[in-house]
Amino acid sequence: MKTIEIDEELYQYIAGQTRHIGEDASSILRRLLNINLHLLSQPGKKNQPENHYSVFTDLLTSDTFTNEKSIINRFILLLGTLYNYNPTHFSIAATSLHGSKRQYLAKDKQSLEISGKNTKPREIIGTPYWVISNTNTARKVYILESIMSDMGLSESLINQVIDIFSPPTNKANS
Amino acid sequence: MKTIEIDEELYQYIAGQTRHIGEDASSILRRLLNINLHLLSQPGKKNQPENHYSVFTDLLTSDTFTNEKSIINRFILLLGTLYNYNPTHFSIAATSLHGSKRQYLAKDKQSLEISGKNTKPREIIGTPYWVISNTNTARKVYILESIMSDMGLSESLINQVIDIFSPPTNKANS
DNA sequence: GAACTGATCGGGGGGATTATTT
DNA sequence: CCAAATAATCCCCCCGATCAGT
Repeated sequence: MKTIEIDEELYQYIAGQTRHIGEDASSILRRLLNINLHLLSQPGKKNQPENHYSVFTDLLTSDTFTNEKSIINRFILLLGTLYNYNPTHFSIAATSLHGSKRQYLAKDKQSLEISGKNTKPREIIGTPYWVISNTNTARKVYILESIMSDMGLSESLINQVIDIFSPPTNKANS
Repeated sequence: MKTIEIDEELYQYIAGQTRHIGEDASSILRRLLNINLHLLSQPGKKNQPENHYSVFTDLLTSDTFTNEKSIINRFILLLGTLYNYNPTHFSIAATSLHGSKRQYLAKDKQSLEISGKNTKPREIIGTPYWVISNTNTARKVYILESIMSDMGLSESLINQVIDIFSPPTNKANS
């Protein structure tokens, strides 16, 4: 159990959504949040193998993601989701990932800055991590691939991500 | 401030939705809940007649809008919403708006291009219109103000918009 | 000369390209 | 010495403040 602080008004609002006497906050919030997002596993029911990937498909089809045209922003959005999907696995994957000189991911800007001459670290919002940003697209995709693979995510999900970052191939011919 | 208890997993999920460093739980939850329900009015005001303006308040608080840091994109997003709110009134307002030489809004790129030397027209997605983009922020705000005023929108809504586009005043002193 | 309007141009970010290392 | 992998320079383009013109 975790404790969080919220303002009085919001508290009243949430309390007002109680469905049965004695219902706890988690239950109410899960119901409210579920309306939008098909949340992560409900307490009881076992999540069948595939469906926990919904976090990713949700992101990839979200407005926030699709409205974002720049590679770097999509890259960071995806890393954030990967972290939140499984912080522990993400950390392990992040630690073992680096170039010959540069460190690609770290919990502080400085580590990245000193590992190269112009790494241009960027914060991964919603996460304690920072990433290198001064790379071409190929390397960004490589970073995503490595992390996802190390986290044990499915081949098909990985390919889906690679596709999204691939150059907007000319649909004309072929 | 009130304290509530929630399970670990739910906590992680919520924390993962943080948008800016140091964001508190109330802020995150309000955003998440607002997406579905246009929540109970923020502190104070009871929902009065005005509510057909919800299109605007929805936009202004939407992720798409708030995630968007650049003036120009917010500008275009807002123009799009104005058009869809009332295409007829928008058109009337658009027609009567221009500088001494430049035309500010038009249904085709060319009209704008030939009305000045470097107008940099931008398409207003979801709309048959284009806008000039080579202006400073003050002029962009002026364009919004004029249109909104001509469309008969409320003073308070107009001011709200102006505020949003105002420079991120230094909160330090004052 | 004051106010308004136009559009040049500097700053900054993104990432392909090129230099460097392995 | 060549190829592959990696680093990081640097060009391009966007934005919009600032300055020039009306």
